[in-house]
Amino acid sequence: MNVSDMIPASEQAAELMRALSHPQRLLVLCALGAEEKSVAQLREELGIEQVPMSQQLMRLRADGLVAARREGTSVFYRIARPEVLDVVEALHGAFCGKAKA
Amino acid sequence: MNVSDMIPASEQAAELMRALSHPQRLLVLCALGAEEKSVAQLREELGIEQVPMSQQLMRLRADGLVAARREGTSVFYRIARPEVLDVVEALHGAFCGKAKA
DNA sequence: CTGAAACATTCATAGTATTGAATTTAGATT
DNA sequence: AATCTAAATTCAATACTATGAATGTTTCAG
Repeated sequence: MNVSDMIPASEQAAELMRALSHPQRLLVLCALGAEEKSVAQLREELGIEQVPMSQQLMRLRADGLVAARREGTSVFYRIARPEVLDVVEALHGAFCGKAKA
Repeated sequence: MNVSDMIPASEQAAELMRALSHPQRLLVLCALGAEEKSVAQLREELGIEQVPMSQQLMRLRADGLVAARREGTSVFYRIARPEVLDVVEALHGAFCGKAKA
């Protein structure tokens, strides 16, 4: 890992960290890791109320980390930048024991 | 990677993301990855002024991510929680090409 | 003790983020 | 059209973060 490589990237990388710096957003990305899910599914799985959930999803969408697809009255979200999962997995390893998968 | 594992850890993990959500802090951790360094060394390597550097180091120390050791008038910092480096490396991979080391 | 070097701290201000409450839009159903 | 459900938006209050300017502390040299 090279520091001088990181210097020009540090601004963008820090932005990503800011996007991940909320428990609910982190959990959403974690839950979307494997497969796309509807807002309702995410709410049930994570126990998050409607308004906050929508707010966090909007933020993640604005930051380009997730993408949405509508199907009837439901909206399905999916990860838009897979490399984000590497970071989430590193966190999982750090906080939930070292299993990498 | 398991979502229910992450639910109780999400608060702590988000805190870590907040700690990393500043370009200078990110670079400091990156630069301390391999070895401990003095404040002066860090300043020179990263091109950061005295006060901001001290402020970021204080913040990282308050968050428990680095530890300090004094030697004469110099203070040397080192990574206090190695698992942080996994996250930094994931970032490096995401933003600087896929090399993991 | 005095001064210089290396770090740390304080303070004020401006910018961002979080949260809850209320409201609104979009699509489906009757 | 009326209405129900799912999701999105707005708004206001509060709290957090970043930044620069000024100042304080610790250690060593003389």
